[in-house]
Amino acid sequence: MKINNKPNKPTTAELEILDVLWELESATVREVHDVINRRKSMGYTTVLKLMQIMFEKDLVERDASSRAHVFRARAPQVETQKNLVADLLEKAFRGSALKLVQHVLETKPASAAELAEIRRMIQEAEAKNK
Amino acid sequence: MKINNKPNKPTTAELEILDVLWELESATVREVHDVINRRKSMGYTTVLKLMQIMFEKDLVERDASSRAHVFRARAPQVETQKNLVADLLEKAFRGSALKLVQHVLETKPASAAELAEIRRMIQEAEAKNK
DNA sequence: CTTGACATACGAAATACTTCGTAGTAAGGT
DNA sequence: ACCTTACTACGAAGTATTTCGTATGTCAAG
Repeated sequence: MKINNKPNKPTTAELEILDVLWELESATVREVHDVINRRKSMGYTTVLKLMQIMFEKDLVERDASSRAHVFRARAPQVETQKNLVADLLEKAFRGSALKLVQHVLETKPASAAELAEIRRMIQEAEAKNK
Repeated sequence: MKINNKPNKPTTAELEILDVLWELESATVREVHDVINRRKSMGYTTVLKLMQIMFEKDLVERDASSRAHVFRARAPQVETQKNLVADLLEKAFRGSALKLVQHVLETKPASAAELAEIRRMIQEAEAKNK
């Protein structure tokens, strides 16, 4: 018996597909292929194969009742993002959240509204710390 | 002629080695191997091979004048971190810095000092925005 | 000068990732 | 019933990553 408690880290290509699934809630291979091909060229069977692999990895679930199977992401976007961030934090920053945030703010200057939101999150965190 | 303007994205294993080089400033294969083996087991020639590959990729430079070559990271840690963050931001957050920061703060609760520091960075960013 | 310790170079296996072609199947229109 | 079209399954090639064994060279101690 195979118990699956893997954190499930999607690859780059898989992440592109997950992005589409998160946005569309659920979608067929063709729908995913169409959306992806607005950004970049990728063969239909490439997308299909990736989604089959993702199904085996339990990254997506599949409703095979209709001829064109309907897929859906298994984990919510937020959870996957959290894992990816934790990964990067560990791998490249040895756990220093400060440095990571610093780089984000430098790399991609946030709008005033975003800065306000971040400020609010900090206040929350500070309140929790007390 | 081969001009090299690649952003140079190190792999996971390469990043571990770079971490050591950034810390030690410069080091031999043996020194890197020793440090890495405090954390995890990895054969000497594995580290050597990785560092040879990194040399070919221009991730590190090498002084071969002594018998044991002395290596040094080619790019500063900060720059590499910036690239990695930009990558993740693009791949997993479609450029939304806000979400990324939010996850960092949730995943790895910062200390009061760190929060204060982040707050300072935000004020800087806000000042720049005005 | 021989030998042991330690260094680099190189090849190659094992795995993971990305891509797509071909084969076969099912369904709808004519 | 037949053909065209759309779909899944599968195999396989090409590249990247990680790992390490073996070959070989160097140097210094005895």
